[in-house]
Amino acid sequence: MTRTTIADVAREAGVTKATVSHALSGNRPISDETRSKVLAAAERLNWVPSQSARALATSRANAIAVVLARDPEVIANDSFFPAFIAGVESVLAPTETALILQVVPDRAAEERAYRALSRGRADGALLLDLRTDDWRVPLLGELNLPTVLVGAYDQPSGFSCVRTDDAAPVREIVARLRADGHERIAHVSGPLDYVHSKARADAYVDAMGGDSLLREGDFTASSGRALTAELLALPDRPSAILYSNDTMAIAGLSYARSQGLSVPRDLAISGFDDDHLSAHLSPALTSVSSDPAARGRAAARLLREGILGAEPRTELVDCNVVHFRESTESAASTPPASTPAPPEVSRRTP
Amino acid sequence: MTRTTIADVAREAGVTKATVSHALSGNRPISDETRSKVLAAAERLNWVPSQSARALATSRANAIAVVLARDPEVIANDSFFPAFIAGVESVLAPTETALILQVVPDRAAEERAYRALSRGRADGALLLDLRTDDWRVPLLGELNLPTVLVGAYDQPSGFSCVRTDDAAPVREIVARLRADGHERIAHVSGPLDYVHSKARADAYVDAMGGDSLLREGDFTASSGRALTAELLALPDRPSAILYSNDTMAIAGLSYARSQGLSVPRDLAISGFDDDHLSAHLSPALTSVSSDPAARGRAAARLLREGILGAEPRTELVDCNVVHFRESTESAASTPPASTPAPPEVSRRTP
DNA sequence: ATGAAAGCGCTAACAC
DNA sequence: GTGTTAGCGCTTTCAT
Repeated sequence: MTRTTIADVAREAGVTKATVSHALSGNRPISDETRSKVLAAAERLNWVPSQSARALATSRANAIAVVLARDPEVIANDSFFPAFIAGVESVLAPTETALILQVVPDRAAEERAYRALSRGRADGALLLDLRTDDWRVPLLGELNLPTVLVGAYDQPSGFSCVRTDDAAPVREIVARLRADGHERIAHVSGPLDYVHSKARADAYVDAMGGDSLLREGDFTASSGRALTAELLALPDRPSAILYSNDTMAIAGLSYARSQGLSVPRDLAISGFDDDHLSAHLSPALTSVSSDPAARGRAAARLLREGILGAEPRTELVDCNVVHFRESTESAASTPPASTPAPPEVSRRTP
Repeated sequence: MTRTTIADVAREAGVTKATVSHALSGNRPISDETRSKVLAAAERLNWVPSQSARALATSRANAIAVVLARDPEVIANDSFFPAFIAGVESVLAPTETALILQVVPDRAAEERAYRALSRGRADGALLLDLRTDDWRVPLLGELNLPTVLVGAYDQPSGFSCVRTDDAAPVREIVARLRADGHERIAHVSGPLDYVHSKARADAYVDAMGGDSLLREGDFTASSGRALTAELLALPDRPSAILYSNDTMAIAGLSYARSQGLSVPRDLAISGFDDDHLSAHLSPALTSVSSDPAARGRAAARLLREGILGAEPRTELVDCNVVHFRESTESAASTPPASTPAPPEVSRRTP
């Protein structure tokens, strides 16, 4: 059984291949009668055009790519990514465009991946986890692959960009903590070469005006724990810590409790990303939600435009919302009776 | 600037296209000298073979596909999926195989997607979220697309299958609750046409021996909440509820608390999937971890085999581990002093 | 061990 | 409005 091709459909419909092709693409006027004959024949033979043949003929892959150079552990625990992908898909789906996902172990593999993608596998790429002076930006420029940068990339790039304002929520949290009487406020950031980590850290330093206490983490639970330990061991230890994601915040929370500290009474804690479970922790975690799906939709739209030849443009998706919850509640801000400090299940060795 | 092709490389190396092709694929003996000349030329011109041309010539896409017919909300809150994908990628990456991800809104779109995939876009597919008598199984058979079923599919399929034993952890949890004195134990399942939901529900009913109290949810927080409300309103309400995922369990937990119940004192709760934050909730949630990455790796391996023409086979990945945590602790099993019931932030209207 | 040439299944000029 | 034909960039017989 040899698979059915456009030639079979043409024969079945009594027309030529060109007519079949145009009947489907609408790329040239076709009489209604011919079109329906063709459609009927295609239906009868259960024919679907071959993507690879079409891709070769048009140099269009009808696919876009996301290459991830992350550690599997980080991917598994990340609440941003799945929602972002869902957003991307929601605009891709109606256009029959596929999403190619590639996870690579190192930079050499990542570069190979982009080169291969640009040679017939994908029509464009979405760049996540941007770093300052990201080497991928010039590479993709050279490869001439339409690209959308997801994140606040500030160097010139010639690409479209989906940004969010990460500074505002940081300022808002710091201001609230200050108002609640916190003076010593620390920040556990993500890797500072990531533009979003950097933006948050800069906003924090700025808001603290010289009196900042910054530690650079890597978004993993273990770094959250280690850096919290470091901060709490300080002679003049902070009474509040802002973490750059929820995973680190929760690790920090666990550590603080293991030391017999009560959150938020002895230590106020806030996260970032608002994992769907964070509101259910106890104490519920103050965090910043940022609608990753909306960013995915914007990125996919911009990429489609770019592939179609539109000028690059930057879109600001403003979706950051701070959710103040129990983990930053102060005695001052709430009547103590209504929110008693959670009992400490002390894990200190007796 | 027209992109460089195999012909350019051949010219540069002073050989023919065929030689270039074979120098890279190793499909026929080549003198070491010629090969290195070719490789050098390719390197010099920064040439990477076109995937679409290669796909057309070999009818090999070098890609596999996962089609998801889920609601975006469910995708975003699912802890299984990202880890599973990371596992898949870890075996795909070294083979330069791409993963195509497609999210579709309805059955018609899903069927079209599979037809299109089988026509040159992908060499195989991974089937998730299996249902009993899943219509996709015969479709993929007819399309002749190598496929791996991820889940305990029991009908004949002719495909490879990655299974896990979901009954065992359910039995283990029920037994433990029984031993702790619970008599009225309910189960909030996922949709019962999913094979994994069904397997868990069957195991539950079986373990309860006639005295079961089953409600069918849909894995969303809202269904978890609604069904918990229903169960707690029963005259003879359960003292323990097993949920088929963590999201529903946590929604149930919140609801119970909102009603002034204490978990686990008044109601024991267990989840499934062991979200990475579940251990950090308060009370920490009893749940079942199942190493989705291991299943992803197994599925990808099996699919590669199948594409290469191997006979279908079933692999049992046994990775389910029950983590008993505070949410199912009974007074009997722990001295009350060491794990005081969490204080109720009562949300009842006064 | 290498070269020449015929496709893979489509699309897009170019005719008419 | 429809047919003819020449590619798209590879791989793979078939020769040599």
